[in-house]
Amino acid sequence: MTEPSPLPHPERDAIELTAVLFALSDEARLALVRQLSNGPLDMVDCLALGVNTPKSSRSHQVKVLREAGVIISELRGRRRQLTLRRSDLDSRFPGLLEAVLGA
Amino acid sequence: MTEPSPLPHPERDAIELTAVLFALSDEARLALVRQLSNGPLDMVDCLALGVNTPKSSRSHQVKVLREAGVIISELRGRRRQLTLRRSDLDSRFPGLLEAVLGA
DNA sequence: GTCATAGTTCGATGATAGTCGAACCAATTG
DNA sequence: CAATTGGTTCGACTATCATCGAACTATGAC
Repeated sequence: MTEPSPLPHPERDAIELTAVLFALSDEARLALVRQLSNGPLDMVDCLALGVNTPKSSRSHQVKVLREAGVIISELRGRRRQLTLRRSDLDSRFPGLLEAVLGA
Repeated sequence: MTEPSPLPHPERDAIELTAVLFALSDEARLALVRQLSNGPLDMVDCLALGVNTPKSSRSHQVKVLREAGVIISELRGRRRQLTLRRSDLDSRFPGLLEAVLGA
């Protein structure tokens, strides 16, 4: 069983459109979301955030996506697994994710 | 014939996804776009930007949408008519506008 | 237990974005 | 023509966001 992450995630119904759009309006974060569209990834394996980018910066970008409700960030051992909240986003904003990823 | 506006608009192919998402990530701008989805509107008639909002602030918000390629801003007499660039956006990011407006 | 790994949090700093008054400009009205 | 209307642009200020080092925490490896 995966223990729930201590970091807060918004409930599905609390996800706000403007927050999602803002989170996706950054090249690096958008690249990360594209990577995650192929399945979950450990944070350390996400090269979308830049290879030489310091940990604190990477952590910040992930935080923005998490707080907007775009991804889930779960502790798995000492790593953190990132998962795109595809079904939550699809149910709340149908077609949005597909349109963004398809572009 | 409507004279072309002196203000610059990006070509359809130059419209960038992140710029569009950023432009739509603001409540007031999003509200304006929703209004424009019902057809063109003169800027002075757009109450989505707020009734007491000063001219310079309104102008700024419209500028962000225009520079992102979301709307066209044409001089019509001494008014400025705003039009949603629906077909340009649809052809470049299929389904995006529909998803955003439907949410 | 000790050490390395993976990541968060904090605080400072720099960059970017929003707000608004004031001056300006062009087109319409009278 | 002059006055009004509708809007842009500029500059100053404020607020928000991004970057990054440093300190700290927790897990897994040895």
